[in-house]
Amino acid sequence: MDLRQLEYFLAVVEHGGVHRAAAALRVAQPSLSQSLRRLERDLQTDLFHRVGRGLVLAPAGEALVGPARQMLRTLGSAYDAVREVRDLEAGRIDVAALADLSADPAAIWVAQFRVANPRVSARIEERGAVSQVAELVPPASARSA
Amino acid sequence: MDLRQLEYFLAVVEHGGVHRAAAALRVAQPSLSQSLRRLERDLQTDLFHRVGRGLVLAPAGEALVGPARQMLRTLGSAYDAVREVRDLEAGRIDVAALADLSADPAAIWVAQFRVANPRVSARIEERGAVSQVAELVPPASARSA
DNA sequence: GGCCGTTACGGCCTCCGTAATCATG
DNA sequence: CATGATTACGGAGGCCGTAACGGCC
Repeated sequence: MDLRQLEYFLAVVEHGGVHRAAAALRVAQPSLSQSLRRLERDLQTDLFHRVGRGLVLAPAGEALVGPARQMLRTLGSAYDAVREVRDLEAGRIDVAALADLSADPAAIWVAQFRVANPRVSARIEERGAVSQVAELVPPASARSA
Repeated sequence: MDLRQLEYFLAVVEHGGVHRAAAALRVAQPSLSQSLRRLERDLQTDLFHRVGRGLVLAPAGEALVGPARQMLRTLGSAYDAVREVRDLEAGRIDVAALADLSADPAAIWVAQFRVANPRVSARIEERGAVSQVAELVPPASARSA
């Protein structure tokens, strides 16, 4: 079973025919017809009764409508959730470095980073020894993500 | 986005690595690796941080776990719902026929049907004229499915 | 060197479109 | 005939496996 097949299946159900559904989806009719066939083959049952030159939902098709709608809704929310964290990606980043590093390379890197990620605030901590730098990062148990 | 990609993604998350997930899914490691890459390309963001020789969830990956689980759950329920109506397919069927038809062919057809579909009860109504047969089928507004 | 993840490549299947066929009103 | 659904067929892309490569312990 494939999400695209479910999308096409629902389009056929809602538009009441392959022809209208294909026009709404901007695809060719044979593509929809083949997709339905594959879906029916996968489910080992007919989803529509072929009556005359039209289609009417078979019992198995009715059983599929609900789950199919829910899956496509969840699909949309999945894209939304990912897009949100991808686009916003806001937060704060702390850069700890030894003093001599912070002078030349680190400051430039941070500057470039801030230009590239304007929604993230950056801060530099200077320390003289490696052990002091290490103390600045909290233990794993206290980190969130 | 593809349901198979989501299944693989969740397997990697839950088993904590491509190697273990591939073993659990009985597929080759490169297939999983490619699947993850394609999913990340589709979503235009990294789902994991590649740290050392392991993978840890990136923010976008965390956002995807919930919807992915829900979609796979719904996928299972969709298969179940379809299988139920396909296998059981219980109900009642009424056969209306003219008297001379009910004698020879119809009775044999019904008998064969009952052998093939033991969960469906069948009944034969005999009538003398076509108009009387037609009266037995309720109007479309009264039919359920 | 061993382990784990990632390309590289070849085969198979799915998906789509165009063209042709069939059935129905 | 006109409409709508279904095959026939060729090309593009996805998925999987085997083989080869790269990077940490």
